[in-house]
Amino acid sequence: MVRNIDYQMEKSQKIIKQSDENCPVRKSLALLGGKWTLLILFQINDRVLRYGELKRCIPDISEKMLIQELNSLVENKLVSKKAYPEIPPRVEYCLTELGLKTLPIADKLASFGLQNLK
Amino acid sequence: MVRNIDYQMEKSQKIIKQSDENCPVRKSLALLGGKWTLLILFQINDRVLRYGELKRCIPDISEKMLIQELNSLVENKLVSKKAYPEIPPRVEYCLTELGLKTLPIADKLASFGLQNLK
DNA sequence: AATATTTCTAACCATTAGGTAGGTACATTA
DNA sequence: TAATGTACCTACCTAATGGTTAGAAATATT
Repeated sequence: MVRNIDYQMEKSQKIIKQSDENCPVRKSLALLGGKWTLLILFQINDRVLRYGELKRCIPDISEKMLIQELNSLVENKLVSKKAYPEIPPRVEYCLTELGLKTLPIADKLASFGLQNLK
Repeated sequence: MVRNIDYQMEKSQKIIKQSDENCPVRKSLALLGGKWTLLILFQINDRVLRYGELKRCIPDISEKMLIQELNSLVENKLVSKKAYPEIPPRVEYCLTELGLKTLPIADKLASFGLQNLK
């Protein structure tokens, strides 16, 4: 059983290992693979957005999915949330350090879509 | 209604548009967002693999999911399939031009996982 | 008093994704 | 005769995802 091996991916010499449950691609996908996850992270980006603003940024998502995703993103430490004790409520979301590191993935998805999908 | 707008993502000045159904991130996700899709593409990589070899590369996937995914990848022109008229059967899969273009996305997922997920 | 605002929850249902178990075909091998 | 190997396919089931609707909570505005 192969484990704790170096996953190395250089353009010139690529070494591909068996993708068991430790595979970094699988682990990333488990965290980021949802229908809306990367899109939400991409929309927040380097901004600080209120819930309602974010909702307007992604008009097709249902409110339920949006808060559900946000809650799990906060839980997974990709997004941080700041709630002001006001009425009506005001809540701001922004990416954590870890969340910011997912942006290159979304960028690749975006450029792939732009260049190859109509 | 904003449409046909330039989705531009440069590090220095990022312009983020409303993510409606034309959003390139969403379109890419629709094509590549499944649990196994990017992993299969990543495993095939620049190789030519038989069905059984690929299955051994991803030990946790069920046979049903593997052929189901492969069929839809072939349909979506990300993978090409060559079947030899032999008994027992022999079928080879490799990435198309388009499929090869998804590898940078998988690479980003891999490096994110390597660097940030235990 | 009634209404609007904003974020978020709960209940319910429909759809989809994914998994299990079994089977098929046919030549070769034992 | 029977088992083996390869690449599938099918039926069935469960779990995950996602959508709709309703509503709570508290203050400001009308």
